[in-house]
Amino acid sequence: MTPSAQTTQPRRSDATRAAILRAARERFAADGYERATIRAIAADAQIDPSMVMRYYGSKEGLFAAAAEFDLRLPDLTSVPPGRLGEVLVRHFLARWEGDETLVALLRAASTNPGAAERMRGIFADQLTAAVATFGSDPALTARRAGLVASQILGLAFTRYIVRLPPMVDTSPEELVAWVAPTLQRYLTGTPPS
Amino acid sequence: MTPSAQTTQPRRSDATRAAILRAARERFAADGYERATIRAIAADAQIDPSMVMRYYGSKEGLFAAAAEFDLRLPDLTSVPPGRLGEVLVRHFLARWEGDETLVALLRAASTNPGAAERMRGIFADQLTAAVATFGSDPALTARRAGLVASQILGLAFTRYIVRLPPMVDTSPEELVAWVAPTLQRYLTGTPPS
DNA sequence: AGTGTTTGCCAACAACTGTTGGCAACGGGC
DNA sequence: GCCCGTTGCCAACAGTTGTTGGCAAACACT
Repeated sequence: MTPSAQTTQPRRSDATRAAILRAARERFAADGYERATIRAIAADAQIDPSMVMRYYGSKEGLFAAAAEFDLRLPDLTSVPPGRLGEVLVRHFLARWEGDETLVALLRAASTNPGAAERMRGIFADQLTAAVATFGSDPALTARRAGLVASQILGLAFTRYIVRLPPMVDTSPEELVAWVAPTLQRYLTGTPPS
Repeated sequence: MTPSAQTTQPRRSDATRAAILRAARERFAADGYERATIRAIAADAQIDPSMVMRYYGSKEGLFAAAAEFDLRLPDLTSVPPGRLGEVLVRHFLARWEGDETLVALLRAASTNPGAAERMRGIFADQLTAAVATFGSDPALTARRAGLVASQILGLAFTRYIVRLPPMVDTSPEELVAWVAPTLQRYLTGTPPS
């Protein structure tokens, strides 16, 4: 949404914009959409609440900007077909241990229709597209992607949102070992009768 | 929480209490904790908002009453060991297609710490207890239960909350067929090295 | 220097939130 | 009949929310 064309020199307010975005992601991730107030976000960013409105228009606009997210899925065609599940779990775990945007999106998606829509878009577009790259029956692609999403999001939900003790205490590598075969079967397994 | 002892005749207000609880579950399930306002719940139940306070003390008290939930897990010792996964998925799907309490709890758990705590309790207590019934290594029981919870809650999250199209469109029976082997492995599979 | 734009803060708004106290109507027990 | 607890509604409170308009300082450019 930055209206910069070509070699527009950076605006002086870009730092403020970035600070707001960073604070917004933190708050949305920690509190969800409705409990994360503009005032609290502005306080974290050490600016006035009205600046948030000027730069992002509304709370929804701020969230839309803060929840911009790319799964950065690797090219699955260059992965040995038998290790697809393993690669995917490992990627997802790494992806959101290091970036709270997806946690923010996950929390907000439970109560905010716009966030749910965004989540649907991310998984329907990016994940389904990645699954589609290694051929197989196109009619099944969406379903396979959906099943993968269910396990991946369930993992995130129990580990980062609800914080179920056994899911929090287990190391990423052990989680990968347990969950990889599941994704592998959802991706390449033969469908039930 | 009903203070009735022995043969206390039913109070005249029991109908109102029940109406409030029913409306509360609906609203919490549809909107989450913070967007479900007491005023809206009272309107649905066709009574005054102040009645909600009188009968349930506070919004938190109302939620605590509305989110009372029993998984009603069947006795797993009488299930053929090879069909544990199948029985579990089928049970869970049936359990919350017919009762919106768990959807309410799921939505609220994303933003409300109390709801998350309640969710942790339900799965840590009821599910772990059920998993523990068929022996095996006690040290692994919690982890197995956690993994099962991750797939079960991921299924519910994608189907009822985010409403991912492929997960909504797939029939319960087909979901059972896909997901049962996953739970089966989490429950009885050999742990990774 | 002088002008116009950008960046920021302050104060306030209207709406909505959970929550409270008082008061009328109704009920059963004596 | 009378009386007391229950059930219900109304009006209002205090606080918080997203959002807005105006005004001062800082800046960029001639």
